[in-house]
Amino acid sequence: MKLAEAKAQFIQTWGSLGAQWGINRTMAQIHALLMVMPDPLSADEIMQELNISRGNTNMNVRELINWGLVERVLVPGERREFFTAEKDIWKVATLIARERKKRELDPIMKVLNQLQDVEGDQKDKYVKAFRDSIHNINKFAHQTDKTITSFVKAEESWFYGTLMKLFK
Amino acid sequence: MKLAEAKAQFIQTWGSLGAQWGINRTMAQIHALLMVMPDPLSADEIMQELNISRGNTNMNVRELINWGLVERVLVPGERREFFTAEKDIWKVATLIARERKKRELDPIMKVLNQLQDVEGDQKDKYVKAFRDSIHNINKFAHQTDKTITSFVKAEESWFYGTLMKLFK
DNA sequence: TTGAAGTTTCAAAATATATTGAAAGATAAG
DNA sequence: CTTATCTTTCAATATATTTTGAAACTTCAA
Repeated sequence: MKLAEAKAQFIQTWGSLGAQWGINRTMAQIHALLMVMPDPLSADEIMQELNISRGNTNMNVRELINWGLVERVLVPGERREFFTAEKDIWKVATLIARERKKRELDPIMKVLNQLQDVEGDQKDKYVKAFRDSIHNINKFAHQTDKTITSFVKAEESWFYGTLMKLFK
Repeated sequence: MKLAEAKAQFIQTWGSLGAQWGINRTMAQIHALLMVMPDPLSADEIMQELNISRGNTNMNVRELINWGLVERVLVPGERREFFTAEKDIWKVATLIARERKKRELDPIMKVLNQLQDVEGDQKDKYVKAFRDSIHNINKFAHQTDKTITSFVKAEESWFYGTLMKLFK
């Protein structure tokens, strides 16, 4: 398989994967493109490669920067901005895990905690069933929260350790 | 907080969580409803509780059954079908993990394996960058695959063990 | 200043996804 | 067989999300 074809297929696969994950397709495609490119790209290059509009490019690059998956790069002597993506896939995974925890797990845990103390007679089977369900889901959520937190922490401290070595 | 209000809030929270995960909102809401109800519900009861149409109910219940999250229940003396949800949240998690692995991870692994052998000179930095990226993502995918498989297996064997005890 | 080069915004249009409801299809009881 | 009850299907409709592109804005160099 030729490089161009392989690249296109990777971008499209990563894009639909993103879509299934509630991440918009273009955002995932830009990320895929930047991951396989050795050098930073400008907004125009991204537009061209993916055949998307300027506005779309701008919006999704900004979102990728918010997630910490893409960085602005200044190329000396160039007026334009360039963009580059995090290429270490483990780091990508922790960045995504952290962001999704913040957006999804944290809010649902807040709600679950409130729902714990629903009024009513424990003898009422509807009240009992509700309480039991919420209690179990809450326990599970706490467990998941801990797991994600330690996953993210582990990666961060590994990264910190590696970074520090550079200055020793 | 009253039960009715708490139930409504749980259903709506679970629903939007599902939506962020690429699961359709109604499907997640039906699942939430059935999780907190002590007894099986009929299609009409689901329609009423969630204010949705018959077709929508039918379609999403069927999908939940496909995922293994909901079961048809026959109530003696009743013509209608009733539905009940898996209430053990760990089991729910493994059912979802298994289904998502099948739908998302397996297909992308297939593509990644094909993309491994892109033609071209290793000295070409574009070829090299592409190969390196795919290689790393592939390694990560295999790791993830193993982790999910053992998670699902562990839950299954735990379940099997528990089930067996009943017959001892 | 001025204007050229680049970036951002956002209302409108396009696209994708979910929902409805009526009609067709099953199934069981009489 | 016929009817009543319940389930499924699917084209039409409604809703939600994404994308466009032109105008407004920013920045830098002359």
